[in-house]
Amino acid sequence: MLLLPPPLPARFPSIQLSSPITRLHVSLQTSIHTAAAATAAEASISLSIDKDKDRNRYGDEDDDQSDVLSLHKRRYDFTPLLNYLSRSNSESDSDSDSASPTSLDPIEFQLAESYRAVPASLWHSLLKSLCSSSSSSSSSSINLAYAVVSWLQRHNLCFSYELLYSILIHALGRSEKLYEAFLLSQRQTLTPLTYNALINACARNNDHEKALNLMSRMRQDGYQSDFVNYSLIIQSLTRSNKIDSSLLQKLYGEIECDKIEVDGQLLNDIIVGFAKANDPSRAIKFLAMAQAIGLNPKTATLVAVIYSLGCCGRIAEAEAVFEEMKGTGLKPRTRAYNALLKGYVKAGSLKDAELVVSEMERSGVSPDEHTYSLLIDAYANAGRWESARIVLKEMEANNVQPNSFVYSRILASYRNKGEWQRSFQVLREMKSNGIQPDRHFYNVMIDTFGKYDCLDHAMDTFDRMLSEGIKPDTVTWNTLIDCHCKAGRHGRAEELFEEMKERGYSPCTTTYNIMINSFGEQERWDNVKSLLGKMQSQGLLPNIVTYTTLVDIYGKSGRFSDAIECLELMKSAGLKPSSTMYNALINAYAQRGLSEQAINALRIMRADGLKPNLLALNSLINAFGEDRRDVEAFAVLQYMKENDVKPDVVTYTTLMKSLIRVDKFHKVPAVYEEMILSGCTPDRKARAMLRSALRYMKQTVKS
DNA sequence: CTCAACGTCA
Repeated sequence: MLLLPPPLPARFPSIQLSSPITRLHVSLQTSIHTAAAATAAEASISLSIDKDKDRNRYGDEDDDQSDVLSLHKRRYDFTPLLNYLSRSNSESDSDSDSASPTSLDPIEFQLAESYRAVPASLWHSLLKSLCSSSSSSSSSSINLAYAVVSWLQRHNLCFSYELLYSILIHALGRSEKLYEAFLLSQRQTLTPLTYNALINACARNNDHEKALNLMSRMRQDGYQSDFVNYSLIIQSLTRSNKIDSSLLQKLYGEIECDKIEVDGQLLNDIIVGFAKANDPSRAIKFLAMAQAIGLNPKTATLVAVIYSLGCCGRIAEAEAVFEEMKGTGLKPRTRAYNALLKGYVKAGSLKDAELVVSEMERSGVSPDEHTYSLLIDAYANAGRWESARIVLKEMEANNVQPNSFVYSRILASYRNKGEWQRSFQVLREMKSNGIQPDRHFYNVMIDTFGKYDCLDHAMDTFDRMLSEGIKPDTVTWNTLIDCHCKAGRHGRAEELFEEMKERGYSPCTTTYNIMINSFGEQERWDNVKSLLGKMQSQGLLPNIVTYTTLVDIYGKSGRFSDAIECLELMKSAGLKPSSTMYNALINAYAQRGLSEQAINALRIMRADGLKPNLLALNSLINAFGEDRRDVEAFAVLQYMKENDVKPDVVTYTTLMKSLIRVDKFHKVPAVYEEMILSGCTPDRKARAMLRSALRYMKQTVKS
């Protein structure tokens, strides 16, 4: 029952073809997917959905590529239909109503008859091509696609219009036409098919917020989302680095609750998701789950797990996964070695880092840019600049171009070691190697100068950056503004903030945090409030840093009720208070000698499940000290020793201060002594404290 | 493997 192409209606012989239509004509000629689809058009619908899913999972190859397995080559020419529809489309409202087949003109009727035998899969392909055509006239081809659907509906030519709509939405989503997909979806009430298509479209276009919203609306409507959508959403969240563990746990909860099938891909996505969300424990849990049902995770999945373990300092486990990977016959490649290397570099085990690289060499795996920069990081952090430089040379020898990134890492580690003067040398060396510094490098350089109070150098660097045609970004502005604040030049900082906005950069949350801190230090509370309003009207929500800054600045000015209010506000906004935030509060009480309130804040902190760390305890010592309760201050020291919190130079300095506060000068030297015995290196403040105690002692002896 | 900028102690 081979079908001939439908006869071209004689009345449309030579209509001018617009280019997208011509292309469609060509691409549709061989688009029958299977023989079954051709012989049983209606039955093929579910089949073609499944095939779609498979394709989505494993790649993005063009839907309309020829299927070599196709037994029959069928040719349908859709040109007359498309011409007819695009003409009537432009003449009148295309989809005004589709209800009156009786009033059809005979031309249209004849046209419909000629397409009566076209299998559904071919209509689907036609719609997909119309939606994905990327020509400038894309909106008209989308209208055309919609017109095709309406037309099919009018003539009862294709079963399941819901499916056709979802195909349209799906195809639009794949062609980055999310907006059009939404417009289209509004023409129909959402059904599971269209929901799925729309969620799929959002996830593909990295609009995970909309995707998640739709997902929960879908659940509210009593429909189940399919596992492809979960995969796509998790992938999208992972891609954009917006993934966090609790969100992923919630998603998995839904999957479990709805008993949604979890295939290998979804498991891989979940594992990678948890790994990227810095939750290697859960990643490992799911890894074990995959292995228990006989699935072998992909190499990339294992690499992500190794990397996240390394980042958390769980090197032993990272190494175990790495070894396991080798055990299952997978040969680790550069990325896997890099992931492992990252762990050792992070932990500062230079020896192991070197071992990894030499094992790479032994196994014939060539190091790449990342390998070298990690190694350079490791040497630079250890202060071994010469070794870092040798690695640079080695990079060049192995034809791996050292880029600006590597140099900015070197610059950053000089900065962290306090050797900011080296910046010029790094810049010189880099330029002599023919590497042009990029924005990132300049940002680090500005930050370095800013951190060491060289504001002029910082501004010079900024100007130089501009003169080299490198556009600053928000980070550049934030760095500049903040270093002026840190230097106490709040006026200049505010000017820069204004300048930033004048030049068309919109402040981000970090910018607002910096400025809120600045106004807070100046006790300009109205300005603080107006900044908070501005940021929210811009759609930026205060984050944990914002709230901590507020608690800090209000607390330090003695506005405790405002500080507490911020803390409560943050909790009601659904953010979990951090230790840093409680420390800021405890410190605020401590500085005013309000030891009872400090203790109370510590209690609330505990009740929130946070363990007081060294900083909190040091503040508590300060609270007792300032409140002339030196005995309790030393009790805290005792507590620290018993609870595995190692006292530091600040601890002992604060204790000495509390002794001085109650005139027990003679006890100070012993504390200083103990500090040295416990392995703390005295700094300027510690020595100054001892000196002033000695001075007071002399005075009391004299008098 | 996107790196760089913002919050807590003497």
